Amino acid sequence: MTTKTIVTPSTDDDARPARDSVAAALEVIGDRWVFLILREAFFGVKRYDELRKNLGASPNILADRLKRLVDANVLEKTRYSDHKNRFEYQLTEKGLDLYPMIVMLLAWGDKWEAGAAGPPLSLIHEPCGHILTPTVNCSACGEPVRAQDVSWRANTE
Amino acid sequence: MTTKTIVTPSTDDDARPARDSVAAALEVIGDRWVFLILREAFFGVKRYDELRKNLGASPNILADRLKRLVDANVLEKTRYSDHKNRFEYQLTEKGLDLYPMIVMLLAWGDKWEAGAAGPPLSLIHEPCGHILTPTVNCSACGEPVRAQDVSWRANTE
DNA sequence: AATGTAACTATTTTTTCCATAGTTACAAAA
DNA sequence: TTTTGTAACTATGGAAAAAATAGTTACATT
Repeated sequence: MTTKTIVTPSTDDDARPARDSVAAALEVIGDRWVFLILREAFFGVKRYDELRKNLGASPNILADRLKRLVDANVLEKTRYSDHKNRFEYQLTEKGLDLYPMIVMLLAWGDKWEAGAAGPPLSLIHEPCGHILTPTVNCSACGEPVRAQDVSWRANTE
Repeated sequence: MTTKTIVTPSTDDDARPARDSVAAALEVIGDRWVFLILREAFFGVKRYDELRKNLGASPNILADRLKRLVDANVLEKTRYSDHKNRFEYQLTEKGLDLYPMIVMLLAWGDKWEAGAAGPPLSLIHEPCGHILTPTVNCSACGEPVRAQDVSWRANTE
């Protein structure tokens, strides 16, 4: 069984699958509006109208993306009043599990795209009270993950 | 100074900036092709032709996205031969720093979108030798980050 | 001289986006 | 009880972007 290190060039096309889990994930959330809807969801924004106000998305686009996310089981549509057409979109377990990804995206933006004024908002990790600087670690050894430390293996059946 | 917990509803519109670092990051990488190009880059694929073959993107689209990424300083375009038109696109430090985000996206796809056959490929963390299961941790206390443990604060000047 | 390769550009067709207007179902105010 | 308001959309037409295809450039190889 061979492995290939990431970031170094692979000279032969060694069985890497054309469609991996990055592609699979992007089929669900690979859209700017979807990312922004998820960001809003993590900030507690759940309703169509509030999303419209905060995102400035066109009503048809927002409706389409919400429907996709509900179909993909990332959001759940529930009624919040006895009113007929009053719905909330809540993160499912699958949706909540996107939080680490969004947090890393935000951290990258803070580091590389914030202007002279610094990041427009800070996250605070309540259990320890510090400003959150998130890192990605290997759950087996606890060490931070760097691209050059990772190799890959195709899972063929 | 007030803080607001994430995921719980925010009843008042308490000064959260409309454009945060998630939006800023998405202005650079908020496109499906860009994500896929970055994935390829992390697997060592650097050349236009190989990207074309692996991604199946139209030539104009691929050229456009590569240009954007070079302009944004995520990729660097360098000549790899004395040939006039032979270029490679290499990840800059800014680009390499996107690896944690991509890894979390892949992990999410593995967990929620892999079929019965399981993930099409596994990543291996070379320093410890285990299959990589990445987690996002607070760098201050080392604990895994969960959405419900994080609050936020707007940075106004 | 002809064919091949890498990295594109140009053009046309198709798709998607987006702004605007309109709809539904109710609630509250005039 | 007509009007105004609110929430959550749907429908429509023009604009922008994407995708497919063909063509270009600069060289190297057969």
